[in-house]
Amino acid sequence: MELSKTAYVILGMLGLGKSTGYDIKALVDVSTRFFWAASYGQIYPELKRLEALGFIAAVQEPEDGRRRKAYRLTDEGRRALRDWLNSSDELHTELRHEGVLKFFFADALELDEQLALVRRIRAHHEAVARQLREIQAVKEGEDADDRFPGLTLAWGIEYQERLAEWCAVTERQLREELARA
Amino acid sequence: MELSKTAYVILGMLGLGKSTGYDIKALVDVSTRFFWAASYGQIYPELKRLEALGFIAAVQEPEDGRRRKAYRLTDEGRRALRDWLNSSDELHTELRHEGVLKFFFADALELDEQLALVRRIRAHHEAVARQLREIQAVKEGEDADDRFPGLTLAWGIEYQERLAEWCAVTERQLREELARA
DNA sequence: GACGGACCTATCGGCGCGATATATCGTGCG
DNA sequence: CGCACGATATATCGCGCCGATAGGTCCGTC
Repeated sequence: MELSKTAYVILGMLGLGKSTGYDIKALVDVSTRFFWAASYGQIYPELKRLEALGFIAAVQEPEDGRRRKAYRLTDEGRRALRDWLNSSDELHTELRHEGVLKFFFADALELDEQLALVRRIRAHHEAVARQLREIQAVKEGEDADDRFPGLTLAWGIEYQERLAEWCAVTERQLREELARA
Repeated sequence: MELSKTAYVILGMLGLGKSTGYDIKALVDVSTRFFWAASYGQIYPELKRLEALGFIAAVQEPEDGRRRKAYRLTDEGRRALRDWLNSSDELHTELRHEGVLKFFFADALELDEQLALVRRIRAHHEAVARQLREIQAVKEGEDADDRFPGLTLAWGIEYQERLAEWCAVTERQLREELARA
């Protein structure tokens, strides 16, 4: 893999019309963050690297004041982005979920504590779902050229709600056991 | 947070009857890996740290041969584990999903390429689901004292299958669009 | 005219991943 | 009987990334 995944985040964001590192980070924080985070500590060095490689180019900015460095995709950069999107390389996926981790070890708990744990996990997913729905509400007004960012957001909401739903089912079972006891 | 999350993985695994770093790593790789990975580079230093803190204690091994260091939970360690399980601190969750990331940027693709992408994502989740079902089949024989590890595994399988299912739905929509064009 | 907040670039410590080195023991095969 | 190979076990190291923060400029507004 010549480029890091985060490099493709940058290429993709430039493709969506963003131009500065700050701008990219701001969009990441309300979109890809939920399935691919990126920090300034990656973005700025990576911008330089991508420029050196010729995948992006600095745009001439009217030097009227505030220093900022705007970039645009080069043809080569656009090609690299599409090649990655079309590549059949193994997809990198990883999950860190403290709630599931606790669930895994929950035999060490009493039944009522197990129930409380699952409730906390559900509350977490419901909170994230709410947060995503707020983002969706804000985007509502904007007329988007692009369709997939919105579809991805809808996916994220459904994803969180599914997880919450699974918690609800599990809670019901535990509650029944508690009642029988 | 006094202890790292990975420290709790170790405490939890000791609670499930594992005793050496190697043993813990082996179980992690077929269980928590899918929602909380851990490497030797964390496990061994963390074992020392937990011993120094008094949460675990080295077990006397018959020095008959092979050097190995077996540990057991102390009462304090067991308490720390339960406190963590019952704690209402914010649950750490994070996701890295290259497939969803590509989907987010898929406006840069043609319709047929978009369809191929979603198919690849589905194939990925189906492969992971198969892998988990194999693990489940192996565990089938063993009579387990503990119930939650098995429940977590079942959750993982359902999780992967849901994601695959979502892909299938999306594929159908894209195929219809392709047909209309 | 100054103050806060948005904009923009940059860096740094620390942690965790993946790969690998090293060594010993158990087992099965010719 | 011997030895090759896989399993057991501990340990280390570079590299990438996260989160926090520093440092600077511009703009609106009171």
